[in-house]
Amino acid sequence: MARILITSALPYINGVKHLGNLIGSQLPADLFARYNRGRGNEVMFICATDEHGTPAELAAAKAGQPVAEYCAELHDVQADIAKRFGLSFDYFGRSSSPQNHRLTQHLAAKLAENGLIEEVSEKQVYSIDDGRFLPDRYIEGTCPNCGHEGARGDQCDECTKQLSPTDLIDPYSTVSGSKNLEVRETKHLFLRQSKLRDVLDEWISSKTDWPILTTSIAKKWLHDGDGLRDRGITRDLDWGVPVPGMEGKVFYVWFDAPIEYIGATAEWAEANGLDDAAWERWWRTDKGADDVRYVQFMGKDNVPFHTLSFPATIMGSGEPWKLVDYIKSFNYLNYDGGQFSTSKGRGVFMDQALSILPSDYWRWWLLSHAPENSDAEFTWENFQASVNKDLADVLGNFASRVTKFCRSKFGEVVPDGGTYGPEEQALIDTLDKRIKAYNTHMDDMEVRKAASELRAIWVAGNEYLQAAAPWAKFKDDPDAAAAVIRLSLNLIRLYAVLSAPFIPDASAALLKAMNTDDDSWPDDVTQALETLPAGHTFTVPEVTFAKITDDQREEWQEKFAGKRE
RNA sequence: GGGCCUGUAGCUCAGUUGGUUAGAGCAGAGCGCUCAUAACGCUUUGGUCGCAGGUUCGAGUCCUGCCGGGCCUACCA
Repeated sequence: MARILITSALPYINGVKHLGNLIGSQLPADLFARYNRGRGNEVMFICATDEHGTPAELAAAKAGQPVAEYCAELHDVQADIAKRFGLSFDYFGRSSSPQNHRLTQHLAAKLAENGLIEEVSEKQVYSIDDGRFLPDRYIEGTCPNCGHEGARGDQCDECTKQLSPTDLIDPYSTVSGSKNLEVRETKHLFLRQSKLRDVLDEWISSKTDWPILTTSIAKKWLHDGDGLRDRGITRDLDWGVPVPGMEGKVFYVWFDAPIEYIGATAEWAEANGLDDAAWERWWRTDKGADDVRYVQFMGKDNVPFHTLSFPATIMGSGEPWKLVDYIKSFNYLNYDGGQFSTSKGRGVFMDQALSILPSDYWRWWLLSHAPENSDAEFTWENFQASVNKDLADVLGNFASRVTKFCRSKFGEVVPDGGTYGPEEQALIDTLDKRIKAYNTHMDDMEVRKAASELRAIWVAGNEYLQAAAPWAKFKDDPDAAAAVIRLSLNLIRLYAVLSAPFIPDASAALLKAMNTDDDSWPDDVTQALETLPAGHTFTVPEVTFAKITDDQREEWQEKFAGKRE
């Protein structure tokens, strides 16, 4: 039994995430976790809210709440939505947890011991009226290059020129609009990543099986200009993991966030009344994590931190922490010709999605269209067509036609009689081949390919049923029809098991209708199709997937075009 | 500006180390079935593989240039 550690990129705390965020990390991670559990592997699936940083402080201020309270509240909101989306985290932690505080400070101390931390004095813009230092992009003004008035302190969007806040004409704080700014000297800790460049380069180069998206971004950072640069890992903020010995400073959110993968596993142990050994066997190669395979899921914007910064932290600590084995990264999902936009309220957010349709509809569409090779696009037409065809017609209707036919001819019980012949054997051979392909795609995290293979497995059932035509056989040979239906009812159970990673709720409903809790993964198809014996009772399931009507589609199209309160 | 990714049937996408008539699903057309959520099955119409050159016996697949789309470029996270 393999042991698989899975982490999904941490969703940032400042609000409900949209479908693009979901398909970029949490959902494919959940697919992989559910599949591996289904196959009997030992899985630890970890996620958490990323709670530190300037945006969290500002969002809290805007909401008129203390930041700790704000984060606690938003964490619960996100946790609830994640649960309703069927995201099966073993633990959904918080980067503000005491565990993460301890680990972050511990690792920083180790890095310092190893000469990988450097104190640097730099000048930054301080907003007197806001009472805080401002990151470059929270300062705006007129671009000295093109005269654009909304240029940010890091770059002008109009002419794309790289800027520094002091270049701006008439700069002001985007937090308050105040122009009462001054440049102050402040000390910060830098992680000397440059010293680890060769080690990281060699490590990345050895990962020939990683997605190109992952390795190309990492190599760009390693080789661009003077190569991997040192990175500031502290900020002048109140909310965060305090830097020991540096009053008023906390670690940079991108330093502590990945450490929370470990922290959240420690939170899991505590929440379950377990000792440190319970989580260390996932994370310390000297304490049992030797045989763990660690897989990370994330959107492409997160790749540099996971391929370079976090590994630098791990390697630089000199301690035997578990390094990632595989990084699965995703492109972006766009919304109907443009980007999802939190600020403009464009697109569908997780809570809204659940308010109009069950999670399985979203899970199926998103996963079967996962942006693996390039950016993908959500359109309502495509969503409606895919979901209606795949889920309602191909899968849902299969369960419906089989169970209803059985009920009317034999009652709600698996019928006895008849024998299997060449048609059944041909179906079994097809399924055997396709399930093997499905397993392989799932093992490889080829999400779209796995989805299309699963769909082909559903189609095989309809093909068989059409050819076997039990409604015709029943007229002069009821036993022959019984054999077909017995097999088909078992097929429903098999489909529920195989489909569970994609559509867990529907799968559970089908298993319940089939009156079984045997959800063992089919290693032997013939055997799997004998699970429900003659005489086993079942019930006809409710409509598994209702179709999306044209009226609904048009209504939603209108509703989500823009402006979310 | 630099780097990377991408452009294949109306739509969404597969196309392995270059090898015979370029594939799938959806949509369209025809036929069949009537158990079923007007569902299912079978057959079938669609492509000078962004454009132009080049390498090769042979290129969707390799090289060069151009055009279009996207992402990243280190203080948002």
